[in-house]
Amino acid sequence: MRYWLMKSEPDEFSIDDLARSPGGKAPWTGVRNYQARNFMRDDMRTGDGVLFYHSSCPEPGIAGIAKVASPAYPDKSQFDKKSDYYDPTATRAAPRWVNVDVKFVRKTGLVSLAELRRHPELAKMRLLQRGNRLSITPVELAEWAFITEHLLKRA
DNA sequence: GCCAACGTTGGC
DNA sequence: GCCAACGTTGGC
Repeated sequence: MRYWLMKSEPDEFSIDDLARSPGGKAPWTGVRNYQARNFMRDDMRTGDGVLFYHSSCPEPGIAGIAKVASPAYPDKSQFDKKSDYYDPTATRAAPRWVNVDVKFVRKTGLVSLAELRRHPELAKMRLLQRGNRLSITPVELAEWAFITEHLLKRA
């Protein structure tokens, strides 16, 4: 069992959107970065814990908890010419991009990026490292435990 | 809107 | 394979 932090722009897909999805489940489409793709393809397992992070918004931070709900499979949006995520170099025989399904667990009070940075226990979090832009990052068990037990409690 | 940081592309 | 140019991310 591993833990992950997954970023989404709430204007595009928020924790509330996930909660409202059928069965609380939705495909995590649109990842177009190889490192993030490889995490989904190689390292994610059904049941892994996910910190749902809102990015590129007035108050970026962790907004809820979800879990990985499927293995990785080809991302349909790469074949869809009308999609922003269309990739002309991808074919059905050789798909380039994959996604997992993610299932809603619970919404929490927002734990802002600024607050995350205040805790020395989290200083090594991949999310907080200088220059990090990855939309999917691994979270260590100790970091997950600290965040879920101390920071998300009030949710 | 700015800009730092990083990824990707493509000429050579 | 190098590396300059360009594009993207995402906080501020």
